[in-house]
Amino acid sequence: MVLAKHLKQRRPVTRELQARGLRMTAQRKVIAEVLQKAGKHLDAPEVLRRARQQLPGLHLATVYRALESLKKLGIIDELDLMHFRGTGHYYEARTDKDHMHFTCQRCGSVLEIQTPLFEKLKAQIEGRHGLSIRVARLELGGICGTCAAKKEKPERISA
Amino acid sequence: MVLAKHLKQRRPVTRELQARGLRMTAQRKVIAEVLQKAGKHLDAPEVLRRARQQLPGLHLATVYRALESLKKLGIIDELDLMHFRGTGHYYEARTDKDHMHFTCQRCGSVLEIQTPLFEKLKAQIEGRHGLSIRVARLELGGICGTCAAKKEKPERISA
DNA sequence: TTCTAGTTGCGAATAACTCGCAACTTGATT
DNA sequence: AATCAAGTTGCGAGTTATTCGCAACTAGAA
Ligand SMILES: [Mn+2]
Ligand SMILES: [Mn+2]
Ligand SMILES: [Zn+2]
Ligand SMILES: [Zn+2]
Repeated sequence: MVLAKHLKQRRPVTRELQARGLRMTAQRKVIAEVLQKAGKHLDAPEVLRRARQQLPGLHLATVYRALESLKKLGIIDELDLMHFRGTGHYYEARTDKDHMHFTCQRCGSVLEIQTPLFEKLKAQIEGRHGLSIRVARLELGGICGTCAAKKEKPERISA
Repeated sequence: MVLAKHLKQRRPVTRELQARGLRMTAQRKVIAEVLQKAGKHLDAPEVLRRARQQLPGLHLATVYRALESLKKLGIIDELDLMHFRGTGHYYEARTDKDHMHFTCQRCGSVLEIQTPLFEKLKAQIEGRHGLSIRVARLELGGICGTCAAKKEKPERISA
């Protein structure tokens, strides 16, 4: 019988934690699962809302603390999606190949993009500069195809 | 006689502003110059500090408003630099070819990187997905060569 | 010069996190 | 199973980062 894919990573997570002297708590487990099931792009308050279905007493401060450790462990990644709404950040579970994010600055839609060129680029940088990359975030902003088709006049900038 | 390079862009800035119904004010001009001269990575309070040498009465709120318009005009770019210190943002004047930023998560040093592969990647994405890119931000985090050489044990994660 | 829409300085208000600490777990050890 | 040091959490109170409302003040078109 096949495990649900969001469960696959649980063991490694625990090991990674232990290797660093950290503990696998119910909170961290639930928060990691929330992100793995969501598939994508939740901000901290939304993570809290969802995790509270399992842990009613969960506090926002704990969410931030968990996001921080999961980030450092490379379990999740942080995004800002061009800060299309507000100045906060979003989180998503990391997948095997990492992908890029394009945010349409007119309609706010987010497109996830993959290409081997990205891996190639990272490898090239590591080689040339003698450094090792643990996180790679490529965020793009612009006008999506749909919005471009609507051929509206250039929007006015507020303030 | 050659113009200082931070002055080169001034005319286009004014035009871009006017094209959008915006005005070239002393504040915006000074703030843009501060970023062009700084070369890189100032946060809002630091922009304020520097701009105040020219405009003593300048207010932080105005700095944020100016950063917002300059960003929308494509004059400056916003960065997270892996949020190595705090959750705020950094700003830098945009240059002709855009570059990537690598932040060492051990020592905090920031490395600016360029490669034609980045332009190629952007072009490929625009072509494949029928969208137009106005901002491209590639932020990397990891361990720099210098830190790797020091061969320390994997740092403990706080909290 | 005039006039109007865009801007700014202020201070107050939010939004987005972060901390201090006592109470509570985790998981290693006996 | 019981013990216990070290790691964590819930709270509430900070702090930092950014945004707003509004009256006074320009920029720049006419
Ligand atoms: Mn994604
Ligand atoms: Mn950000
Ligand atoms: Zn769109
Ligand atoms: Zn370093």
